[in-house]
Amino acid sequence: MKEKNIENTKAQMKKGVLEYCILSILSSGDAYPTEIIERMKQARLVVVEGTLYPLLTRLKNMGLLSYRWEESSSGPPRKYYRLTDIGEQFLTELEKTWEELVASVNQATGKNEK
Amino acid sequence: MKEKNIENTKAQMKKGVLEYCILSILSSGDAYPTEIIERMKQARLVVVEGTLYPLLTRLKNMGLLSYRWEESSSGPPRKYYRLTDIGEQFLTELEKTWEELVASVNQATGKNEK
DNA sequence: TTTAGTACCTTGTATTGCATAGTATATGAT
DNA sequence: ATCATATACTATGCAATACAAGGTACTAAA
Repeated sequence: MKEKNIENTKAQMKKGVLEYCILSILSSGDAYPTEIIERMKQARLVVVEGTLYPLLTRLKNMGLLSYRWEESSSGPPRKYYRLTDIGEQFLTELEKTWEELVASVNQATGKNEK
Repeated sequence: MKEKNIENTKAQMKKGVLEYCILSILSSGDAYPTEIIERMKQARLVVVEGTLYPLLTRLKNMGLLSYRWEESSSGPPRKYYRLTDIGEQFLTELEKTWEELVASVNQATGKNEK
């Protein structure tokens, strides 16, 4: 049952962080959801579809992303997402927010030497 | 309205992280809520009462914390929280979880140098 | 025709941080 | 004595988000 608590905490700690990672990944080039999931997995960040799709829709509705359809020779068409100018600005703020959080946590937990 | 989005993200990013910070703070000695809030503020981590009190109760119910009442000469009695043995073990796992997350985010966002 | 693989979408749930409001104790000013 | 202020703890309702589970649809190979 302790494992369950840690697993829950892992999910909680991802909140807000995933959107930062996704915008950052898209800042280096357009990508479609399955590709994004793959990139995240390479960074040992598990994101499932039920999380990613609503998140991408939200970011698009916020004007941070746009998308276009592109045919695939090996299945259904892919939805390629692209970072907008507003998205780029927001990414800059997210980066600052994340780094401030890391600095704060390091200080609060006494790991501010490095 | 962009400011509101960032403020929301800041709140989201705290999820799961606050319990780690609190357990860590208590690992260096017992403390009562107002004192914890003060310590967090020094690390530039804003935590309000409506967040902290339910959180402490939850951690106590999980067996990670215990508490004792102590009289104060300048107001109502204080509830001093203390980290239990189980809490100490859990803190170790939280520390690992947090560091893995930071490493993952650094990699996903391309800041894995250093 | 069926099976497998790829890709996208939707709904409901649980957790958690926050806003807001409230209760109670001790001290100091009127 | 009474009222205001500061300290300290508690309770309720809301909003946001990651996840589980299930579903639709297109392509290619058996």
